[in-house]
Amino acid sequence: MTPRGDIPSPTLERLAEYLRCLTETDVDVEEFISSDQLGKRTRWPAELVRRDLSYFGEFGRRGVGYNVTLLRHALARILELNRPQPVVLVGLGNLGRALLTYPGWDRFNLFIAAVFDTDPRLVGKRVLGHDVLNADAIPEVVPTTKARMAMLSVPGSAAQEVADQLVACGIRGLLNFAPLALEVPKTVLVRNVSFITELAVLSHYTAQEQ
Amino acid sequence: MTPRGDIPSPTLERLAEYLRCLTETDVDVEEFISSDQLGKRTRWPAELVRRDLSYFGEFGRRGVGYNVTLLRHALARILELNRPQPVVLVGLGNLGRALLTYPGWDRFNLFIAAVFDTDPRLVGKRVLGHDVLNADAIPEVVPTTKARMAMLSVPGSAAQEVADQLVACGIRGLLNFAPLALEVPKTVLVRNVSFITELAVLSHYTAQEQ
DNA sequence: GGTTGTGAATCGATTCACAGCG
DNA sequence: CGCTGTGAATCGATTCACAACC
Repeated sequence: MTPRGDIPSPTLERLAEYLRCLTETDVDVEEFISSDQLGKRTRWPAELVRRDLSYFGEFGRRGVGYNVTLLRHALARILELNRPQPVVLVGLGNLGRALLTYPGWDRFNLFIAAVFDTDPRLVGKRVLGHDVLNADAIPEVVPTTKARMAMLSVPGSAAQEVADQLVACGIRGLLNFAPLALEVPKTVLVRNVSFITELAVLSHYTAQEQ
Repeated sequence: MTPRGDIPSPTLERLAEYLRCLTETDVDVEEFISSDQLGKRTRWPAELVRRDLSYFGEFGRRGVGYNVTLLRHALARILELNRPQPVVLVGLGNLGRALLTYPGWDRFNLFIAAVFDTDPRLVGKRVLGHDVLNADAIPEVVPTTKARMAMLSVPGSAAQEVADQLVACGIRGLLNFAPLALEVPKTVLVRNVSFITELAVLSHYTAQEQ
């Protein structure tokens, strides 16, 4: 899916960062926060913060700033995180475990609704508080979770097949960790996370001779 | 560090993807590959592929395409991956283990030169083929590895402190997995990976009512 | 005074369209 | 004829600069 219309994707990423800042414990001591303070915390320029926040109505108060509670709720609403959102996980290797134990699920109102793997040593067991289901059960189970999003931490060789199954179940957003470009219908949005790509970019920029 | 001059960062990310494609087993059966074929594999438009590849001289042959071997070496050179590059890992939780076992290190000529943690149950042990060192030893050990890059998979509460240590050791590129914005000198480049941010963006785009 | 909200200018990346070459 | 390389046009995001407002 091409992120069409509404809010640009770089802005959405920053909105998520602002939300994370506003769920930190120390932020609630003040009733208001200015674009300048929010910018300092996230390392974005204050004018960009203001531009981002202006995409959805005005609720800053000139001369004062943004009401912290109000802003937090508004951000959660935009990101559709104002009510608990189920997410499905396929692939329970080291990366899958890291995703399960990642802090911040609650904070963002996200939760893992189902965990799948193919390894017979894992299927049927309880791992880190989740029952591991056989990947064969995806078509049956995923629709019952009402999940719109799935995380794919399976080997590259299995990724496309699993993605196809998930899409057939009505999943419309995929977080793909496999090092390949998934083929999905226009209605499905894929976001890729690739450590190696990130390191390759760092490698270029940190080269001695420029 | 602001990625200044030379090649734009989105282009570099795609160059890494092209390189990954060109290290797949089936690609070597043909001597040449066209921008169209490379675009199909990576899902980028062919004209963008050509623009990207044109940032560093011309070595495509009109009417024919790009020599696969030549292109692979050129991409590796741009990304400074034509000789083995040491990378340091700090934090050996589930995410750290996932990074250690991630496939593709060899392919990209990257290797883990040292692994650090603070957990006394891990320090001194051998985990997944690597000796786990005490994080206290960072100032002593990191300079000996000649690493320019480090991966930070520690809890958010420790991230800034560890980053400071690494920077003091001469590390100039950080891959940060902690959910916060690190403060580093202008000469250091940070790239952040945040699963939750990615999911938040997916959450917005997959919302039912648009 | 302090801070937001936003047109206008700028900067940057992608796409178009086609000339140039093998 | 096929495919690359690239100016020019377009599209998109960020920054500037300041008017509006508390």
